[in-house]
Amino acid sequence: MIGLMTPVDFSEMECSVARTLETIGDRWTILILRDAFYGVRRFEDFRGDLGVASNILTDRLQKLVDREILEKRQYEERPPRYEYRLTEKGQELLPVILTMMKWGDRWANSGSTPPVTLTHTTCGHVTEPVVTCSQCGEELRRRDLRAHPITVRGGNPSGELARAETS
Amino acid sequence: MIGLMTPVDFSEMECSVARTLETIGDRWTILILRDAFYGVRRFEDFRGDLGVASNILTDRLQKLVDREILEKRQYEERPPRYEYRLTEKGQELLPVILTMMKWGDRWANSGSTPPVTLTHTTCGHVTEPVVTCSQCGEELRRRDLRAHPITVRGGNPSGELARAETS
DNA sequence: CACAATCAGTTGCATTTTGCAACTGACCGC
DNA sequence: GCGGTCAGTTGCAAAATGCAACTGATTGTG
Repeated sequence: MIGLMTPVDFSEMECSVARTLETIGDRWTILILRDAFYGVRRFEDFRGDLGVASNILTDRLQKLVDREILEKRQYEERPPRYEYRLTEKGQELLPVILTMMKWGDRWANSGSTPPVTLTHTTCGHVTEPVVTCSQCGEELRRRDLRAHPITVRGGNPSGELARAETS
Repeated sequence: MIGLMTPVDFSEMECSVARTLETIGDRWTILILRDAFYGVRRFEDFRGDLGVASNILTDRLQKLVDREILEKRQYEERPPRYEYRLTEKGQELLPVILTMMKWGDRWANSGSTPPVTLTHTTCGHVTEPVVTCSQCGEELRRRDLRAHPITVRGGNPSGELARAETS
């Protein structure tokens, strides 16, 4: 088996971010998922697009299958050919990918236009993902959020999330 | 210096997700950011809360400072004490953390209630982050998104993002 | 003043993970 | 029967990570 116990077990942390990282907290894994969202399904296509070593790809795909993010299915018997498709659990990682994409467009793109634009077909416009409140629909800003319960050494007991430097 | 060239240079990939990962694509880094959003600012508090080795923490904080996600400032002269605070660039990673948190709540939480709930003070309700279209405000669903331009081997030329298994 | 404690690290070494390149093996088309 | 594709496996080297111990400035306590 491949998945040895990680030296630090993030899954034991009482935090969903840590547990998410336990599942996808790896550069190649996230890039595999990005490709999967773009429609890539086959081993050789992942390998060719990402330039990842095939042993690493084997390992990551296997872990993603174990964690039910991807489903491996044989779509051809002779010769045996497989494809890896997103499960529902995997599909729901799309917001994570979208928010990373948006951040990278703004902050890690050396001033050029975004390499990939998204069109929202239901309204017909080029769109950007905005993270909003499920209750009122307003954009979620850190200063309007309180986290409960959270007991972090040095953390803010008011639940207020940290604000940016205004030096 | 600590930050050696990574063997695979994600930043050269023509993809904002890859470039975002170049900056924060590391388990500890993301957990440091989570703590930073909760208001943690000092070395020993990060170390104590995360249980991370101090050499690793030194390395990650330094990289985050180099990349202008965190700002290091001395807040006390004698004894010298420092704090690490999110810059605006760092603040804008909040959506990534929020979407990870939401996914973890749903898919990696072994059926219990979320360990941390968020309250949206402007509307007064417990909220969940929803990723919506900047143009029409509707929730972004993969089947309503088209990506352009994208040239990935094996990718879907229609731009349609992958759909889940419906086996 | 001596002594323990806090904060912010550094150093050295062992373990683990990762990358790379080469190889396997089933099949297919010509 | 030869080259090409697909989906990997294997072995070895390089890099990242974890761990524990140590440094050094300072501060609070008796």
